[in-house]
Amino acid sequence: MQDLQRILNPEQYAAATAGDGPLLVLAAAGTGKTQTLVYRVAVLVERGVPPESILLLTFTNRAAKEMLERARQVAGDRVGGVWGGTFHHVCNRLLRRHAGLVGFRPGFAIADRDDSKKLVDDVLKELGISPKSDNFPKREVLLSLFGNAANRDLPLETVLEEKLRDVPFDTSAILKVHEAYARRKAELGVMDFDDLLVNGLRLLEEHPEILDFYRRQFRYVLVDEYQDTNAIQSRFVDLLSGEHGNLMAVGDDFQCIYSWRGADFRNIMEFPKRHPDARIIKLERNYRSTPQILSLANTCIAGNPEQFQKTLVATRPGGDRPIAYHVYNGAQQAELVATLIRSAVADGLRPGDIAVLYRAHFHSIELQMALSRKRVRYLVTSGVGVFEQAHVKDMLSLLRLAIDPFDRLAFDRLLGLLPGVGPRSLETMWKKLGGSCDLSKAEGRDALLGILRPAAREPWQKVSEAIAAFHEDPPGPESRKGNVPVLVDAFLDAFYARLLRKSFENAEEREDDVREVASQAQTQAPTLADFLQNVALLTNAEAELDRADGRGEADRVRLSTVHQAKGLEWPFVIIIWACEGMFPSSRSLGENEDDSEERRLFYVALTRARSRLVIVSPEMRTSQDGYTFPCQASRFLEELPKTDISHRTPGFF
DNA sequence: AGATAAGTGCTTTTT
DNA sequence: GCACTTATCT
Repeated sequence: MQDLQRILNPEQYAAATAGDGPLLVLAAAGTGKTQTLVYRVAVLVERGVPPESILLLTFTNRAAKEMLERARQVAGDRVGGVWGGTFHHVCNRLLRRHAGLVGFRPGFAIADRDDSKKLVDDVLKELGISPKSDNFPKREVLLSLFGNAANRDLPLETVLEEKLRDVPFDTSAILKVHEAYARRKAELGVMDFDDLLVNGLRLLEEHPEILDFYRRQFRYVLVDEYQDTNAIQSRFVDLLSGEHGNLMAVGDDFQCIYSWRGADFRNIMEFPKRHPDARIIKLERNYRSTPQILSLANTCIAGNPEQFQKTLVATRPGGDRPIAYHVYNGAQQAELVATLIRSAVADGLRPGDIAVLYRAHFHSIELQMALSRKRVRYLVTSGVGVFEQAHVKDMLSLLRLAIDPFDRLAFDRLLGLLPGVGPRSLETMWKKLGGSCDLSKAEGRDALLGILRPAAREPWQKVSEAIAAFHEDPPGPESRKGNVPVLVDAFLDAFYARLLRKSFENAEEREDDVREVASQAQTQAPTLADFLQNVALLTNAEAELDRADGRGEADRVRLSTVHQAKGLEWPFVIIIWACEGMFPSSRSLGENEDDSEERRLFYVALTRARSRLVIVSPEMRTSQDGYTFPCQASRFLEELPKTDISHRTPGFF
């Protein structure tokens, strides 16, 4: 700790050792933001601040874990007591403690996207609305409107006026659906992702004693990636730190890329207004990238309106000039990327030092097939994650229902797997059971068996016995009850393995997934309930990385959307599909001219690279129905000065 | 409830 | 051109 002044530069040092009061750290890309936060935590702990009175809010749970691990290496084991995680995670923790105050039981379930869709479907049916027949928004659109209102803390009416100004939708019907959806969630006692934030904030706003308690507990609130906070998140931290004012916000308005989720970079722009006594520290010295890469990044972002002016100042010596490759089509692009990876590895780079970044998940499908064919090992962190796949969710519903009699979503999913059981019988069964299904007790299990259809009895009998055994298991060495892998084996045995085989051609793989998650559930969290909650709040990237852990993450090239690459860096970065319509995405631009968020996203992509940067831009793309048509190079690529990037056509085709 | 036939719409980004 | 949803029948 004595070397702090040598380890940190003057600005980082000032931020890490700042006194009390609000602090805004404007940390441009690669300027040691994480390092600064790590040392800030360490300094606070060293100064004798009790660890449990420090709250570190980050964008992924993994980021919090890594920062706290590094802080622990500096300041010792006491750091373990620091609260860290995403807003969703922290709100979840608070809500489990005080669920009753917002009208929930502590065991409330979390509805993921699929669950939410299903609930909206139910509601639409109930209200007799069919989105198809009359022009009514589809459930995805409805959910995104609801989410928008929740995250920006606006009445739904306002959002509808703004988003549907010239679309003739029946807004009063949309409002009805919204109400019914909320009512349905309340009936089932589930919260969706937005509810975690909304109710977390309600807890503080509507219960002065709770607010007071946590203000006393969290004397220091640190927020990473502050530019991507939304209205309720910023209110949450302002409220929590309102008394003592020890709020440290770290972020970079250039990197705000989640506006579509309600993030508002005005939160960071107006921080000084909301906290007039705030100290502002700018970190501009970039330790990550070569001057060539930084020069591109600076040019890319310079024209964007409304931003804190910052320029990345290079500290590293010069490197290679970044290269733009103009290729014919996606197939050539995939060939090129595979070749570049091969030669980089031949030059001594590890595959894990290389990342391929793209705007949207589907941009990577063609590349994935090419890499598999060429036996290049890769790790994809975008798209449908392990825990979102049907078979894993089926198995998780078994675990959920085994420990929570009130989890209706799990009940429907699990029992619905049995032969001859559909929505109708689920409804009548649930009613007959009186609104709960306690499988930890013999009466509960028998009651269910009694009302099942004959065809479903035998498989359920076996599962039921396994659940009984699960609950009768004496506490194991880690003082956890029940043996999850044994339970899951019995479930597979009873009927599920057969069902998988009937429905999927890759049934064996899926079965392996199911067993693997079972063993994770057994070992990973302190209790099974904790595990199930964590899983619900885990990002795809985190889930995939956890899976890859110990299986040679370093041996695999990373394939990721730019969004998921946020906060990360690699020695060699390849950006693919740098074409108009793809990056920037035509969907995001819509009719409006404003491409500033897409440009910020491109800026994020550029600044992930440490030493080597390649941007690939195909001239042709293939449409849905198999036609090929020309596409122009991305405006973001064209805007870069020709002196700073060399344009090439690969010669080996 | 589940199988089959006809009908649809068409990949942004994610906690 | 295909995947996914919805309607219809057994």
